[in-house]
Amino acid sequence: MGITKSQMFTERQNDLAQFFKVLGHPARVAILQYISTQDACICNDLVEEIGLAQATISQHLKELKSIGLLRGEVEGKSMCYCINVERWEALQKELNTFFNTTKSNCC
Amino acid sequence: MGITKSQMFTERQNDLAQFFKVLGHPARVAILQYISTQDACICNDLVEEIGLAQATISQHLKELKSIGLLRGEVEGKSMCYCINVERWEALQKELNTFFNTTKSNCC
DNA sequence: ATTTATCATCGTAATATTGCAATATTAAAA
DNA sequence: TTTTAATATTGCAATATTACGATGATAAAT
Repeated sequence: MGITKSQMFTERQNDLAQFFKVLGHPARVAILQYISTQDACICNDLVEEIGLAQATISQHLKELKSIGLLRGEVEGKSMCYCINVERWEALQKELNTFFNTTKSNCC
Repeated sequence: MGITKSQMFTERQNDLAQFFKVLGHPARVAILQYISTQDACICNDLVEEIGLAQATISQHLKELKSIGLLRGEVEGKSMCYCINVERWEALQKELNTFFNTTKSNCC
């Protein structure tokens, strides 16, 4: 049905999945990689760099913001989007916990 | 359009995103967690454990197999699904590389 | 050989995502 | 204050995903 039955799962399972899902688009991976090569990031750069329409980039940025990975600061008439380092490291940690606690016991 | 313009991105960006995407569903997170608690895993157990229909579970297992995370062995009339430890660890490594090389340089 | 159990696949309905053009919104510049 | 530049939002069309019933395939059990 295209609807995910999230009430069947634990909060942690939903959170983990949500996080993976946001990273699950090449444009969003590319955005994060590009931001990390810049000293300051402005949305318009991304439009040229990534090659998607401005509206589309803006939407992807919104999703990255929704899980706290990006912070956006108004800077005059443009925006400065940056990686939220604390959140970034926290997620990396949580993710490693998931990987380390999920082990194979058979075969 | 619902169609991802994958030709715009590098192979690595697409691969990373594909991997994240597969993990981006709570049922698939739950499946991996459940398998890791069992000595042997059979699909039918998952149907009861997760609470989705058998066809749906089978589909999720297929996606996890598609990125090499699960191996399935026929065992009589049932299946034994296991985590592919080598792939699992390789993905964890790749993921950490992504996290470690994506840094904030501003703000 | 028939039945039963287990899992995969197909078809389909409901919903979500992706992408963009058009249109706001906001703030500096003229 | 009008214009310009940068980004956000809205409204859609196209496609993808999720879920499940029905059905198919396979192998053990009867």
